This record gives sequence, C-alpha cells and structure tokens, in this order.
Amino acid sequence: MSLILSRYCEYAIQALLVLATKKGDGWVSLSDITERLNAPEQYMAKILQEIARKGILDSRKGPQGGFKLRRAAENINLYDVVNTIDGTEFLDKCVLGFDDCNADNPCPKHTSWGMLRDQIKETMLKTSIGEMAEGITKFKPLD
Amino acid sequence: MSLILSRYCEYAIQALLVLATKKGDGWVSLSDITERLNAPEQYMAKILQEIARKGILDSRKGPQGGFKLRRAAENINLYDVVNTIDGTEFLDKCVLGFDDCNADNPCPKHTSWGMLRDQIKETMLKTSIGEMAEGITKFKPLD
DNA sequence: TATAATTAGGATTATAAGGTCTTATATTGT
DNA sequence: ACAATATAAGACCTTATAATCCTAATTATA
Repeated sequence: MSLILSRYCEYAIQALLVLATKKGDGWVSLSDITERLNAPEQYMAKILQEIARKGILDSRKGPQGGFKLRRAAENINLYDVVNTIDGTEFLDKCVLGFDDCNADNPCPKHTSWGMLRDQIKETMLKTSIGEMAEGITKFKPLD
Repeated sequence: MSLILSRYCEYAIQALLVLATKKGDGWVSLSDITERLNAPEQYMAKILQEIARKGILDSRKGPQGGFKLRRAAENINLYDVVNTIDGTEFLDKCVLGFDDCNADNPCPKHTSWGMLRDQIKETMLKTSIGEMAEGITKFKPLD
C-alpha cells in the first residue's frame, strides 16, 4: 500500500463535489450522484448515510428525496471532511513509524516531513468543497 | 485509513536504518534487529526475506549469520526502498481518486497536489539510508 | 560429524477495507 | 388507503494487511 486517502474518503469527497454543483436547493438522489461518478451504488449509499449521520449532509427518504449539503459548500473545508471520515492521524504520526518519535527524540525525517505535512494540512484547511466544485465541468449538470 | 507508508514498509526502513549503523561488515541477526525496534520478530523475518529476495539485502543462515546491506547505505535512497516495497503509485494517482484525472482533464486539486507530491518525491529521491542513519543515536550500538 | 544457531518458507489466524444483498422505513402522489 | 420511490440499516462476502506458528534448510564451530 501507500496512499493518502482511503477509497471510502475519496468517494465521499467526490459525492460532495457533485452535491456542490447543484444549483437549486432540492435533494439529489443516490443514483444521480453515482451516475456522475464511477462508484458502486450500494457502497456509496453506505458512505452517504455515514456522513449524513456525522452532520455533513441532510438526507430525505421517498420520492424527490435524496441528499443535500447541510452547510454552504464554501463553509466545508477538505480538512474537516477528511478528519471526519478517515481521521488525520497521518498528519501527526511519525512518517517512519517510530512510536517514540517527537521533537525531543526526532526520527531522521522528523523535520523535513514535518514541513511537507504542514503544507498538506494548510492546503486542506484552506480548500473548501465550494471552491473545488467551481472549476468542475465534468459532471452532467444537475439542474 | 489514511497514511503514506504501510506498516510493512515502515518496518523495512527501520531495519535498514539499524543495518546502516553497523560499523564492521559482519552479519546482523534478526534478533539484533528486532531488539532495537519495537517490531514483531517473525513478521520482520518475512520482511527481511522479501527485501533480500528483491536485492536490497544479503542474508546468510547459520551461526554468525544474519543480514547486511547489499550496497553502501549512502547509495540506497528512500524512493527506491518505498518503490520496491509499497510501490509509488500514490505519487502518480489522482489524490481525489478520479480515474480520468490528468493534465487535460484535471481534478480541482491536480495542480496544488501535484506540487506537494513532487516535493515528497524529490525528498525521497535525495534522502539516502546512510544519511538518515547518521544522526541516529537511539539504537544500542552494533559493533 | 553432531549440534546449536540462524534464515527460508508455507500454513494459518485476526482484523479491517471495500463492496454486495436484502429487508425495513419514510415520503409522495393518486 | 395504496402503490411507487427513496434512503436506512444490518447481514454477508471478498480481499488485503498484519501478524503468528511450525517445519525445513543451511552453516559455523566444538
């Protein structure tokens, strides 16, 4: 292995981007979401259910039902999403896996990885779902 | 989840660092290695066997046997190690998981993540096991 | 040459991630 | 009230990771 985000989290972010491209304020169904992404429907359902439970989305059953962002897309940042879903321990843990690595007892990569790690965190903090969705043209329009 | 290196790869790098601190050119046994790391012995054995098979280490059975670096520690860089063990697809794949993401059809993070990713790769390429081992004082000396 | 020290390698286990299937529950429109 | 449309949720399956266990196969040395 060797990655940054879990598949689960990637799908979640992708779904949020689809939702952020919705113009009006109606609900977007699971099938409208997965139709625009290359994602397995039932798996995506699980993911959406979980992030609805965790407060990022609202959901509604029945005809015309579906999902919508609870807050404005501009107020949802990447860091919060990743933190809610995957957790962000990878930004705090020693990159070489030494349990006892810290400022007083640093591993050989402590400082240089620390700088890169801080840049990643900064970028995630100042990137909102809204801003990310702006430039996207690949999704078939929702409205 | 959400990480950079697998536990397997972390242990491998840690073991290489122990081997790089060896002064003479004798063999270092599995138990000498795991004694200095908080790593499960049998699991580490598997890891060392594999990276020996892959050409990073030499091994020798019997009394006074063990493992040693095949090349000088200064000539083994982090990128090669990670690439050999985990693979480095995470440096090429879209960080948001879009299959069709590329320069012509970029995802919203394509450019900014690309820059961070290149820094990570650069750092790994120019960091050798030898250089990393130099500053290490935490391991009980081997010679 | 026997014995102890070591690595080699296959089988097995536990846990988590990724994904599917089925049934319940809520909502809308007729 | 009823049928159709959606999400909710739990059981289940498959694969990968992380580890453990056991039995060879080598090799130094007494």
